[in-house]
Amino acid sequence: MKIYEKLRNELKKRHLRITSQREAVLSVFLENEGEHLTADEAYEKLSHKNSHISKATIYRTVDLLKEMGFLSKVNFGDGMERYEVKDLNTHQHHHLICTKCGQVYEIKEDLLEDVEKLIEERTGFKIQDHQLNFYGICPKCQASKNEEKNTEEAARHSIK
Amino acid sequence: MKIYEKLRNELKKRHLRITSQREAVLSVFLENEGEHLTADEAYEKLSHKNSHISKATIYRTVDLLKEMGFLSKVNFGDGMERYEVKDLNTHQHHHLICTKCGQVYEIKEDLLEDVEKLIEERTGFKIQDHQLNFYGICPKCQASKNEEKNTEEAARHSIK
DNA sequence: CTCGCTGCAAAGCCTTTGCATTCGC
DNA sequence: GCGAATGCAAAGGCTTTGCAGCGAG
Repeated sequence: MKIYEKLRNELKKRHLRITSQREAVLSVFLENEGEHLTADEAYEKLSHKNSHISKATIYRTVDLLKEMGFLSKVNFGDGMERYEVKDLNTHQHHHLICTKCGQVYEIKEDLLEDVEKLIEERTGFKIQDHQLNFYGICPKCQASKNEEKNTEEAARHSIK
Repeated sequence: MKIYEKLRNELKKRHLRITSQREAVLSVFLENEGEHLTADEAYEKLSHKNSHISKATIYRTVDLLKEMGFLSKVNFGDGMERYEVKDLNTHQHHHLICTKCGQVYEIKEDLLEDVEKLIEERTGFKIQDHQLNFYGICPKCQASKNEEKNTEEAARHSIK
């Protein structure tokens, strides 16, 4: 597959080693696109498969993959660092987060097409990245607002 | 001052108590607008003045002030929760963060004037808030990019 | 063979919580 | 005086780090 070659090339270029762990960590994010996994979630998913990779390695690897441009860090205000595959070929997207159940939806349009350039011109910054999150209540939670408390699962993901 | 009256009214409305700590915490954010203080920074600023308020109370109070709409939580990817005064009268603003020295600049324009409504219509979400951050290298850090490492202070604020 | 990478456990940091005491109302 | 708020210290949760052993090149 193309992206694993890219990974190997990038590692070689930096004189770093190609290890099964590095490929496995990238794979778990590829196989769960749109899920914005935390390090811990990636660890669980990997454990359920085959690979027993230590959490320390997961943390070190997501950091490296981010540095090499394969992952982006995203933050939904729930106190954990989350990562997603950075697809350089597609448009950027933004996130719409339900503050009640924690569900995250992606907004496909790139609303900031020309804004980065504008800001670079005005401020002299060299812009590398941006992150746009909308917070609100999803239709499902609006509907159930007066019913009993949502699931435990939801409560765990809710945002303060 | 107007905003302290608003605080007292809001507390009364919720049958909560008016305490010196609650006013002091709000005051430190008002006196340091544009600084995006963490709980710990607020604690330090308060200690240097007069008020000795425990950190636990700071945490509890910023949370309450956010719930009541006096503060907004902002996140710059540095692993700490930051808060700023939420000025309901002015336009929204966004943040431009230098990933090297951690300096934060504010972008005054509201770039998302109509976007929220559009998203509400399309998705059925009830949008409460949004957060837009740009990450890049500020002019100063671009200039000094080949010089020796920036200050310790800067390193502490840098974003991975 | 060498040096980078991993795994494990311990340590670090920020934040939350339990409980006795204090203090609005 | 009653119950909420505070302070202190301990606990919690996520992330980083030290170090011995393993494994890629």
